Amino acid sequence: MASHTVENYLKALFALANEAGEVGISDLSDHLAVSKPSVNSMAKALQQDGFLKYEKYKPLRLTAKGKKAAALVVRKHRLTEMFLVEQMGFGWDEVHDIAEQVEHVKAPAFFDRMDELVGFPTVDPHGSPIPDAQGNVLEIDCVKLSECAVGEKVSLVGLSQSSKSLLTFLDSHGIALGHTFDVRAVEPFDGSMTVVHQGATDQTFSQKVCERLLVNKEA
Amino acid sequence: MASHTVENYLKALFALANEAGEVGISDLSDHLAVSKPSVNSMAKALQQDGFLKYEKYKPLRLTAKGKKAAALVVRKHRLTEMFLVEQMGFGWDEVHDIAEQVEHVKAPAFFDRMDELVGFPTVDPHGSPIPDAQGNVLEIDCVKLSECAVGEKVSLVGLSQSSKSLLTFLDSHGIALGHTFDVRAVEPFDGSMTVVHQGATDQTFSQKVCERLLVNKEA
DNA sequence: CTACATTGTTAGGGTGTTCTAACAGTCGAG
DNA sequence: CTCGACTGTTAGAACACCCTAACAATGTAG
Repeated sequence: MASHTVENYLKALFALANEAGEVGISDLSDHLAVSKPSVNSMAKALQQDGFLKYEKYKPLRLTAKGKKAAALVVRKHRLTEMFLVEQMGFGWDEVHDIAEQVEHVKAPAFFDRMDELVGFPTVDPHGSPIPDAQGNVLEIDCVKLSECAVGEKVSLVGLSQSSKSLLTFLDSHGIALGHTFDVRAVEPFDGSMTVVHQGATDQTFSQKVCERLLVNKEA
Repeated sequence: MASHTVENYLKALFALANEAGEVGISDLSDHLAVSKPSVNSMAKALQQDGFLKYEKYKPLRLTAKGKKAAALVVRKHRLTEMFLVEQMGFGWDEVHDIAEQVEHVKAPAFFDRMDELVGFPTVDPHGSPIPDAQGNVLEIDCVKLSECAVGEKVSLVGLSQSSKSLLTFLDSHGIALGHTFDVRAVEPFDGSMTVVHQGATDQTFSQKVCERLLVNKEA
């Protein structure tokens, strides 16, 4: 089994991989708050263990083995978040840090039971997909709210890079997954959008917020 | 916060402390399956951090700080076991290994919520007391079944050194916490005892079993 | 196409935790 | 009281992970 540290590297690699599946040493270094030489030597070790392909001065790429291992860590993380919200009554803004710890537990039965108790969910409390037990990830059909045009009616299905402060912001505006937005206006100057929330109240969001809201065009 | 490793040393120190609160290097070495030199150097480190008192060639003794830290680890372990049984449907023979992992999670809110959800229990699924949030441990009033005399009626309140195989043995004999035993006979040759279980069936247990069953004399 | 900023690498070192081999102290049996 | 068994200690090294300082490669802007 991979160490706590290795699991964190894999998770970061998974999260940072672009369409091409490539991740730079510096990206990892920033994301994990670890020096570049540390990432460099870990990259060599992970290649040694067959988790990724590494050539000097080239970006890192997870192998199939690496992708699966990473997806399974993400699975543990997201199942835990779901369990914390559904079974333990935590708020969606409280679960990330706890799950960050619990995800490293080595006890398959523990996560299997969580999965069962929350009814085999396919997405976590922030709308992110939960990889299945084989490490397959179902892509979710969505676009950023910021890419929507005036007149479109959409529903919130997920968040990109959900942070504690974003979640708190959404809570304070009464916004939750599944809620609908009718796009009323887009401000050309700063990209802020005015929408009708849940068919009732008008709200205006900065572009920064709109880029984080993932929506589905069938409201 | 203490590392994973330090928490395990503290827990072992706590479990092995005799009436005098003393633990030998070899005891720890055996219990944790690490070499004696490792224990020796960790002992120095733990003293440095004020968790225990250590003098060359003398047994180790937890300080007040060490006792409290150890009790809080035990608290996390036992709350977890209780939660796994009561809220997640695991058997009392399955929870030790999982709790061994979960106990190292650094998220007070997680354990506080478990505590709440299982109704602030005072003992874990094996009858062992759960230290309170200040690290105080309530001693349980009990004796070993092996110390009871013919004619006594007792009820099972706990186990000493519960192991997976002991728990499986008890399960297969239909024995659980709270069950009653009437001592019918004690075999002088090997110390085995014949008892009436739950006022119904006669059962005979080896001395080894009887030494592990902690009972209360008011049945 | 050179120069600079960015990115990645090497070298060398530190901490936490572990080990084995060898030696030293303690304590009970004779 | 001495001997042997056990228990504990020292020395020396390994591994995983982290760091800083210095250097090398890459790629982009002028």
